[in-house]
Amino acid sequence: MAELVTIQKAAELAGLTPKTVRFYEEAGLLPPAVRSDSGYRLFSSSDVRRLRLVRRAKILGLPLAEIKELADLAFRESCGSFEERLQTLLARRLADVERTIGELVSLRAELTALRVSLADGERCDRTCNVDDCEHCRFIDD
Amino acid sequence: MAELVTIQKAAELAGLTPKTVRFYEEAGLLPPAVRSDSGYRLFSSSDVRRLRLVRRAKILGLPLAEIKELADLAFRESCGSFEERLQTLLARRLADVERTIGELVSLRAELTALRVSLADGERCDRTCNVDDCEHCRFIDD
DNA sequence: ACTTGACCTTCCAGTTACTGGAACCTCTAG
DNA sequence: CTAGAGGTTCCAGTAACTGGAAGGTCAAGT
Repeated sequence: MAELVTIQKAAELAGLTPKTVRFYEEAGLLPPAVRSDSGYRLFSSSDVRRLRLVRRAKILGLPLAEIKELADLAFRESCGSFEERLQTLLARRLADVERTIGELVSLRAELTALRVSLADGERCDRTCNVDDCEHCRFIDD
Repeated sequence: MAELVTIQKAAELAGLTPKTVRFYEEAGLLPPAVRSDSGYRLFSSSDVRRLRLVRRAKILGLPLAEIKELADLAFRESCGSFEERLQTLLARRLADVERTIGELVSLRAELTALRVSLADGERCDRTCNVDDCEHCRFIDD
């Protein structure tokens, strides 16, 4: 437990940047770090472990508020309650990802169709400012 | 051209909220609206047309900076230059959407796998605070 | 001892695209 | 004349950082 590292090393070990680690501390995702005499933050292996958990959850796309909750469960309660809550949050996240994929697939189709119709269409040289420009179908639903 | 409407009506016609319309004016997406004697904004059919263009581009996921550029092309330059630029921006957007879909599909697989492995795993009642908790594989890459 | 350069610190501003709210003015109908 | 619906401005907050300024600290080299 004696190994303490400064912020850059801790950030590296967790796959984050020092800036982000400070931000996470400020946001309450980890408890305020121990300080050296000169005011440098010092991180234990447990701190790094917690940072890694945060990063892992972030990659999965969980919002920081939920990550904070999970980290508190993992480091203050039991693994069991942590994993239970994680299941719930991952289920929600999964549903969210599914929905977003669906939306993006629709959008992709729309973008593709629009590109084709633009490529096929004739061009005019007027401004769309006039109300009778037939070519600017883009504006209409 | 005589028909002028106040902000709520204009917003409705364009499928936006008054708040958003004010924000768009402030952001330069449309020129400052004409004002009534009492200071109310008044929108012409051309203004509404421009708002609709903005909304349409927003639905396609273009950033406001690009929408502004497009609106200026459409309402100050020719339809031709507008459509040319639109093609370019839509191509970029499409590539972006493709990439995001790919990322989300990977993420979906990861989330699904993790949920399964969590459901299968044993539970412990210790905190992950201790460095030797074998069950918290979640933290490790 | 001194300097250089790589760290560290705090604080403030900016990002994107709005949204909510406060405080206040105006218009229309009853 | 008053209520309510709509208009105005301005300020703050959102999510999750990132960039930059101004300044303190530390280890190595000269």
